[in-house]
This record gives sequence, C-alpha cells and structure tokens, in this order.
Amino acid sequence: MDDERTYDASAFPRFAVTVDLAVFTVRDDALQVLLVRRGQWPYEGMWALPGGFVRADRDANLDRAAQRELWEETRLGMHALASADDKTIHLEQLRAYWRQGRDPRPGQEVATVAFLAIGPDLPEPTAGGDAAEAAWRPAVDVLTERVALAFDHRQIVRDAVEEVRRRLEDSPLATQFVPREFTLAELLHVYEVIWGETLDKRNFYRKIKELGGLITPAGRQTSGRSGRPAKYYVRSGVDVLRRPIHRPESSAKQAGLWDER
Amino acid sequence: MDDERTYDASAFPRFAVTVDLAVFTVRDDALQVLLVRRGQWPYEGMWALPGGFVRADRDANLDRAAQRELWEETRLGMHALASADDKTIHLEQLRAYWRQGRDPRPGQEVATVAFLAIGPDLPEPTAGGDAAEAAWRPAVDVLTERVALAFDHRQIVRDAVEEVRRRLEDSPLATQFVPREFTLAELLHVYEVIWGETLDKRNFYRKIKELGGLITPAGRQTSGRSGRPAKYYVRSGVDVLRRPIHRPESSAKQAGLWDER
DNA sequence: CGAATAGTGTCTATAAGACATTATACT
DNA sequence: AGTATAATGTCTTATAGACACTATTCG
Repeated sequence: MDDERTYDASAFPRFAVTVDLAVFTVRDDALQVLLVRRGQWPYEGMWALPGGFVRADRDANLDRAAQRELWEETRLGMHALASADDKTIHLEQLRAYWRQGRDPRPGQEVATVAFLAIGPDLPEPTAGGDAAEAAWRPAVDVLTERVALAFDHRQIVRDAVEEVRRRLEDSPLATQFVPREFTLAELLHVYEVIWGETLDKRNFYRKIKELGGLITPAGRQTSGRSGRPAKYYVRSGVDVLRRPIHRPESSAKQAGLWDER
Repeated sequence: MDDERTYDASAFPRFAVTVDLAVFTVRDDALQVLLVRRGQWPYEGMWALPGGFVRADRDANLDRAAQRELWEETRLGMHALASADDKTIHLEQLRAYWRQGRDPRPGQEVATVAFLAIGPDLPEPTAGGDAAEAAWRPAVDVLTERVALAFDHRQIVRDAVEEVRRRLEDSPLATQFVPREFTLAELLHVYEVIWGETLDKRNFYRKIKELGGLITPAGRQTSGRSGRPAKYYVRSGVDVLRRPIHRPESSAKQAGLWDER
C-alpha cells in the first residue's frame, strides 16, 4: 500500500517519540538498573526508566537523543575519547515499543525506543530536572515486581536484562561493566553476578585469554592490597566472540523463568 | 529531565511512525528480499522496502501494524494456526531508525520501525495498492548497490541481512525459510545460500540432530523423485540453540565486507 | 613467615572437523 | 542393474569441564 506514503501531513495520527534508557551497572554484587521517581502525572510518584521526548529539532538521531537524555539525567555519557575515560557509557538500541494506549496522556500516542546503557560502577545518581528521586535498584527487584514501574517499563527492563545476559555469551559486553583497566577477577565477577552462577576461575581465565582479541594486557598491576598483585587488562577490538562463553545450564533455566510474560 | 514528560500535546515536534519490512526468502539458490517500486514522490520510481504508516487507531501495536502491511503488500501473513500452514511468515522486530531528515517530506519527521520477515519460498508478489511493481531481488544486489533503494532502506537491508546471518548460528531461524515439513538437505541449503559457504553434509546433519529440540521427525518421506527418499522433519520448540552452528571463517569475513558502512 | 589473593597445569569428556562408504528408492 | 539421492560411521583435533597446586605481594 505504497499510497499510504503519499505526502499528506495530516492524514495519519501523529506520534510523539521518546527514548527510554535501561542503564545497568554492577554494584554490591548485583546487577542494578537506574530508576527515577516520576514527579508528575501520569504515574506520578512511581519509579520509571530515565528518558524523555526526542526533539526532532535538537537531536540529530535516536542515538544522540538517548545520549542527551542520559547526560541530562545522570551527567554521564560518551566522551570524546572513549577509550581514555573510565566513565564512558556503552549505549545501544534495544528495540521500539508501542501499543495502543501505552501512554495514558490523551490526544497523542507515544512510541518509545528503548536503549541499553552499560557502564562501570557508576556514581550515585543525582535527581535531575523534575525527577523526584533517582536511584540504583537491583534489576531483580524490578523483574520480581517488588518495584513497580510506570508505563511498560518493566517489560523493557525484562527484555534488556535478558539481552544483557544473552550477550555476555557471544559479545564483549561484559567489559563494558568494568573500568577501562580491569582485572580478570573483576570481569569474572560481572559474569557471576549477571548470570547468578559461580564459574570456575581457572576455566574462565583460560577461555578469556584464548579468545583472541577480547582483552590485552595493560602492563600495570594492582598494588597496595594484600596478596599477589593482579594484572590489569583493557578490552581490545572484537565485537563478536567466535566461540561463546557458555553460561551454566541452571542459569539459562533461571533466565527462562525470568522471561515469562 | 522528567518534566519533559509533562503532558503538553503541542510542546514537542510530532512524528509519523512507519513500519518497514525486510521480507526474506530463499529462491533460486539466493537470499532474496522483497522490494516494491514506489509510485509517488518522494523517491518515485525507486525500489523500496514494503511498509507504511502505523495507524494508531487501527493497529493495536507495532507487530500488528507490520502484519497488516505485510498482508496488504504481499497477501501473506500469520495465520491462526501457525504450525498448520506452509505460508506462515515469521515476523520479528529488528530496530527503529530515525535521523533528522531521513524522510524528505516537509512538515513532519518520520521514524520507522524495521521488521524482519522470513518465509519459505514465497509466491511471486503481486504489485498491490499504489506500488508500481513488486519483485524479489537478490539481497546482494541491494548490498552491492546494484539496486538503489529509497530512504535509508539499504542500511536496513544491510542490518537485516547481517542479523539473519548471525541468527542462523544460534537460533532456529533457518527453519523459517523452509516449509513446515522439510528435509535436512533443504535446511542445509538455507545455510549454504545465506552464508555463501558450502558446509559438510555429514557434520551438519549430525550437529542438527544432536541439538535437542530443534527438529523432530515428521514420519513422512519424500516420494516420486529418483534416489533414496528423504525423511521429513518439522521444527520443534526451542528458540535458542544451546550450542551455535558455526559458520566457516571465510563466511564471517565476507559478512564483514558486506557490512562496511 | 603467615595470610591473602593471583595465576597457572593436567586429566578427562565432549564436540567439531575431515573424510568415504552404505542404504534405499526410482527407471 | 544402474543411477540418483539420502544417510550414516570413524578417526583426529580442538574445546570445555572438573579439579588442586604454585606464585607473589603485604603486614
């Protein structure tokens, strides 16, 4: 029905487009997601994902809109020299969400494009703009409905968590949860926390090092702490792991449980 | 900046939202994508992906809008009993696309949600509605720019092809390219065509059968043709392969070439 | 020199890759 | 019987999984 593309600006219901960010970090041995408490109707007083309207006049594209919102909400973002800063946030699109009435505001329909944002242990957020509050919450609290979210944000978090868990297997996503320079123990910790499984350190280290292009030694070592110093590594190049890092059976099952809709 | 969610229907630029479909099938030993020739400005006379505006009043959600467009453009779609019909189309969201001015029509911004649609060797499309023409084209012709597409549809096809190639590895997506009942040779053919690589039949058959839950014997066999009859299988349950089907090195490299932006 | 943490090494089991032969239908 | 196609088996190599000891720093 190509005629539906015919130019007629008023022929079809118009949408507002928002971006919503599922910002994850690993803190206190848990996968945590950044939430803001809404200051107005609708869903006033409820927790929600940070996000906001795409400004067609200000934002060059969806990624930029997401970056802007991330910056405005958390003062975190993508810096000019990504590899040179420990506060760089990894950002990628998850998918778009819309169904009739997913936003209760009358007179408009709101479609949202959800983004996955990941960073190393991030500073305590400061409630920005009109948000009444901003805080890290364990992702499980959202998944288990101990924390209720506005709109369809629980579904977004569900999808985002499942995506994160899946992508630890076949992408270098885990390295986005740690600082630019990290130890193997820190990387292992990310996997264990997100999968909710303990992994064998020896097999894990071997696997990581055999995967060419995932990490490279940074030369430096930890110091000051008790015990043998740990070598630092930095992430290197690859964006697909030729062989996946398998998550244990039980973890996959747990993910299945979490993902029930 | 939660205040940006404040209800004010006129405060922000409004969008039109479209869905665009990258419909793939395997025909004539090639991965082919369904294109329509545009009947009007903009991009009149150019090939484009089928798609159209989301109608907030008619479409319950994005998937439904995509289904509707698919039906209107190709007379194909999701039937009530999916598993009982050979013409069922597998549909899933790819991602959303928008950047300033991606649609040249003045007075509005158009964001699109791209869908991946996959079906068994589909009938020749009939040009529906206002489309001047509808045809299957080899995906490579689009990737190599032998066929120019309207809007940013070449990018969408690129992303879609890469997604298809990737997902053959760790999902049962290949079974969506074949009829409900299929032979192992047909399934192998899908992999070979999409990856552009010949695979070892013996290793492939073993791998497929070892993967529990991917396929189940249908009981029936081919007949009429010369040679030993082939057993029919049907796809069964799983949506993630616990161990991926590896594509050969060279195929991955080729994908890299194709994906250059 | 003991405590704490990091970093290997080895054996076994499973899966992948290379390769050729047997099986079953049709004409 | 011959031809065409399907299906399977075996050997080798690579990777994953289970498991325990050695190495290096600090106080």
